[in-house]
Amino acid sequence: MLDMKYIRENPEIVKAGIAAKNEVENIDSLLDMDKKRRAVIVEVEELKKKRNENSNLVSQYKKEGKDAGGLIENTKLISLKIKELDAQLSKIELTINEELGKIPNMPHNSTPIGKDASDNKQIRSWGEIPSFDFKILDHLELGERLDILDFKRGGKVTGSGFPVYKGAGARLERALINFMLDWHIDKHGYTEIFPPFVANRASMFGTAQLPKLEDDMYYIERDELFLIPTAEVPLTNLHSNEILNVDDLPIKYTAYSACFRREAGSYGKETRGFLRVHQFNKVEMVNFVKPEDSYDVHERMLKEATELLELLKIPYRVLLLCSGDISFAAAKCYDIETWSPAEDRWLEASSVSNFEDFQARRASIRFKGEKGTKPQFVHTLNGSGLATSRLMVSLLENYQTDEGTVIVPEVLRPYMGGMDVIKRKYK
RNA sequence: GGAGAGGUGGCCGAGUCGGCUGAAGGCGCUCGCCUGCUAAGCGAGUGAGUGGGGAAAUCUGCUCCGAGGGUUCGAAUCCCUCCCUCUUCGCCA
Repeated sequence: MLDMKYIRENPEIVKAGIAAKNEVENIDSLLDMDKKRRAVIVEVEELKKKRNENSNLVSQYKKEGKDAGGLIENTKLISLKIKELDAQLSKIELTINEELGKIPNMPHNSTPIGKDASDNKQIRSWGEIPSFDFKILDHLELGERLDILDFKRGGKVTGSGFPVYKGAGARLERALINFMLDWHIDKHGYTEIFPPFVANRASMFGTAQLPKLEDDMYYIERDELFLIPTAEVPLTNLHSNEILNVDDLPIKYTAYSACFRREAGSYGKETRGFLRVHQFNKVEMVNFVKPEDSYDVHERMLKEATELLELLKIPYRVLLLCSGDISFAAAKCYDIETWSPAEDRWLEASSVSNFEDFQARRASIRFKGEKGTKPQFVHTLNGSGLATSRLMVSLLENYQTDEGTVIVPEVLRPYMGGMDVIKRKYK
């Protein structure tokens, strides 16, 4: 959420920012409402002051045994008027907050202005795109032949887009998750959280999945809860409505969670196998930092995520997203894409975003520094480190052999009971 | 799900028959004094949100005692609804 005061003082910048993000919002009408709001506040507060004075007078009159009847009658009328204005005010504020919630974060000045994914900038790449001297298989075929992935039966149990991992596949998935978590915890000082996988509406608003993405979220109507689309939601909202101590910053959380996305309207292309699923696994990193640190931390988190791919020896590239492709809440975002030999293209495996104070304002996450200074909003950042589904595609495909087996990346072997290759028959 | 207890400032905790209680007291914290050092002691200060005036320092108003509503001239205090925590019964991976 943007600061109303900022919008009031920089309407043109905000309008430009909204346009750069391919969003539409009527700033002028918002400014009108803001003006109206303040006018009503002035009026109602004047009346409240009067009411308070009168009430105190009534008390005084009664003590002195004087008749307060007229005063009470008069104050009754004032209270009536206050009630009316308060109702008007809360209606205005509700509308303002609703509109404010729909305004995207402003792109940072290092975010390139652009329309869509074609305007994203490649920052760097790592690893060789492998060439194979045999006919390669895609992850679906590999998964089926090795009997480690079962998309068909997942469809039977739940529906399409709910993959089943089996045998060495299940263990490999778990190995990936554990390897990544352990790395973040041991090497980068993250605190592990095992969060709830469902979240309430306030939390979903806090991290800005709502209102924009409501149709993409699974919703449990009976309990008014949402399945989390990412651990970012519980992790960030862990500190909602809190004032943190500056000495506690930065706070670094990492968590595994299953992630649920309806992906409404995206059936068709790019949905084969793991390319787009309704449930996938992800290790997430969330940082709460001082505003002046957030862009350095952003770079650090990018490294923390890409480092894993280097350890896994999977080729990747880093994109700096343009304003039109960046998420609603982000000011700046890097995507990390891994190479899929069978698809012959890059697949998004991670997003590392700086939200500045956008989420912090929505969820009211502040910190207090020096004595006498006002609490201010923290900056929040998150990054997948990493999502396993697309990563699994790259892993299986890059590590396949001409025998149809898959070599287990070295760093994962300790997590696989020492297994170094996945063959057809897994016990 | 049933029954009971409770939700007050960073924390603990008081709040009588509704009336200067934004809230006693304590802890913590900050600054100052004192003290070979540490500890103790003494003094002062210490919530947030949102308006208005002012170039600014700052002055001033309103709101907030889980959330929302109601009663009242006036509510942390009374009433209703909801949420959360604890105890207990039931159920259960």
